[in-house]
Amino acid sequence: MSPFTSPPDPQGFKLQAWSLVKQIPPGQVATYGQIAALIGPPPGIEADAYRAMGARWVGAAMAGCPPDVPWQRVLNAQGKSSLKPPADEQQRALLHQEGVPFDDRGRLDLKIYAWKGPGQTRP
DNA sequence: GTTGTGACATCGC
DNA sequence: CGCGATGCCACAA
Repeated sequence: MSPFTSPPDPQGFKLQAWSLVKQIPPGQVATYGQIAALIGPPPGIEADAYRAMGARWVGAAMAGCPPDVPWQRVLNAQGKSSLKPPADEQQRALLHQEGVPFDDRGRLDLKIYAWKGPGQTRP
């Protein structure tokens, strides 16, 4: 499918993405695909197509996120920063500051630090 | 009006 | 297990 499409409601999608990212606790991380999956495919979008596009939509949302959104806790499926250097160093520094260590390859173990999803921060 | 370029995930070598 | 190719649209200069 087309990777650079836009969601039916780009604004609403961004708001949902930000809302979820804000719920990621310190010391944990989520992937773009994870956030997209939590939001769920919009009506008329097939699941497999959404899997490919949704992640980029989340990325676009992070590109224009407000300052209160912990964008650094969102990584790609490889457990690495998807930003171009030297911006990725900033992301790694912020995460390391939260107690999330990266290995020598600039990668972390998603199995350990992966966010379990919303619910634990819910009253 | 044209051109360049994107906060990704997945499959095949 | 790492790297390259695939997808082919929207939007700012």
